Amino acid sequence: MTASRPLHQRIRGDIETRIRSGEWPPGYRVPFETELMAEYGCARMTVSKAMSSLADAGLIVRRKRAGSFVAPPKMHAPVLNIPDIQSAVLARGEAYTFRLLSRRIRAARRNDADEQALAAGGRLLDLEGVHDAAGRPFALERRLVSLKAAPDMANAAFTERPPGAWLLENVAWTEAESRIGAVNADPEISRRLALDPGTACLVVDRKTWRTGEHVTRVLQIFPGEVFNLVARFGPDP
Amino acid sequence: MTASRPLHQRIRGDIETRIRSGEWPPGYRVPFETELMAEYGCARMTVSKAMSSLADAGLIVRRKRAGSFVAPPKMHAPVLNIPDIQSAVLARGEAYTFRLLSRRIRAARRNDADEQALAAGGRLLDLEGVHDAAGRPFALERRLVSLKAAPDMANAAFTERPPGAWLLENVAWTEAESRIGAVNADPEISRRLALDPGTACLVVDRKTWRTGEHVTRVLQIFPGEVFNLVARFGPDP
DNA sequence: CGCGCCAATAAGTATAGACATATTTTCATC
DNA sequence: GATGAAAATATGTCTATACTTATTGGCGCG
Repeated sequence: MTASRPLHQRIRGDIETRIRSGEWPPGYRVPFETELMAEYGCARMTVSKAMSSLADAGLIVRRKRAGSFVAPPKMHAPVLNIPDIQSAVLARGEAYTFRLLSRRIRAARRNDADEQALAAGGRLLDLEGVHDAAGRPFALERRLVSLKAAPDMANAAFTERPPGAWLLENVAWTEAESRIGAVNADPEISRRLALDPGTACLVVDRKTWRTGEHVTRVLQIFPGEVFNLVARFGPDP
Repeated sequence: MTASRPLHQRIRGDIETRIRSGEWPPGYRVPFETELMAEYGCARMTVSKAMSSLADAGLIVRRKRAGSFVAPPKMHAPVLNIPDIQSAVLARGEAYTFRLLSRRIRAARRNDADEQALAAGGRLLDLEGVHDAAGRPFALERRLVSLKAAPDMANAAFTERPPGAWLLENVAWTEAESRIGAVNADPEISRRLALDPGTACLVVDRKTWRTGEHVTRVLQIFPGEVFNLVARFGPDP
């Protein structure tokens, strides 16, 4: 009735526990593979699998000839899941709609290096819209899309899915950069989100690339006290 | 002169490229291990290593008897690295100091369920301080520590390292939850950070546990337009 | 037709051995 | 003593094989 997990997982877990508990502090040399083989009475490949997994997770550092060592502690590096807004709203059990406010096709501004890089010589699709949750404005979205990277988007209607979901389905990203900050609501933001002017808003500024080609840049603005980004990091069980 | 990477990495890379490019869309059945063995002329273990790695990364889903399938697209799930403030400041090449403003040992407030849970019957260390970068206030920190989980902290001086770094070295965490939002600077925040009242500030609210025991809760408040959290996600090379 | 059992299949775990590669230690030579 | 070549060693990669486990698809039975 042991219902035992695979051995390599058990080895990994045993070591991880000792690291997390502080029993093996950073810099401590964890036992050699040969020692662990003897301790658990198994083959080296099994031990190796456990150790590789720990190394992948950043818990240990492995050095040939020297051994494996508990990695220096890294301050919180939680995985922050920035979900798409539609899913987030639906997950709260609220009705979701996206209202397109404006849609223009234009050239990149000549004095804006970011826009020049995004357009890559082509034109830009300039979108603005509001995500509503339960009939009330929840997020303002300003998006620029490179028509060179996503030509089909010029004709897309965003009635079924918002631009973010459309891109996700049609142009898979390979690289993304998100920047999270806070701003005071300017007149337009406060009007669109029905907030008092000056209210603190959370801003997610995200650029995505596909194999080196810049695809889109989006600014999403949320009422800061109503919406929070949440990241959780811990053992999976 | 091939200087070739390990075969399992090459296999992994080949598959990943086809997934990211959209050639193999979500739901597509990736070739069986036996097929890949034949294609690359290698052993199953080698293919298996590549596939496990892809599964770990969430790019494919593996099902016994059925095969391995490209995972449904996940909206941006960038890894957001929330570094400790000291490192972040030093990385910018600026001088760093931490000024402790107040330090009290007190009981948990009776009407505050969060504080009750944190204290776990013991007492709380209540800290407030400011992180300075280049001699100017950079972040306001309000921290509660469970003295049951970290009794030694009652006597620690935070001249060498700020409380976060102290905890990191002395009480390794196993679980953390971060919540990121925006608030308008109240009078105390604006005074401590030398900002106009009402300025939008980025707030990181983090709780950490150690094997189920709640250790600390910290509120870090940054000038929202000056400091941004940045997350980058893409191929490693 | 539906139900449950069974066989086929693909992934999951593990072994024992071989050779490659990086790094440290040792030691001979200058 | 400094220097660099060689040996020792721990991890890294890979193979060939064997058995286990979960799932699925088919077959026979009521």
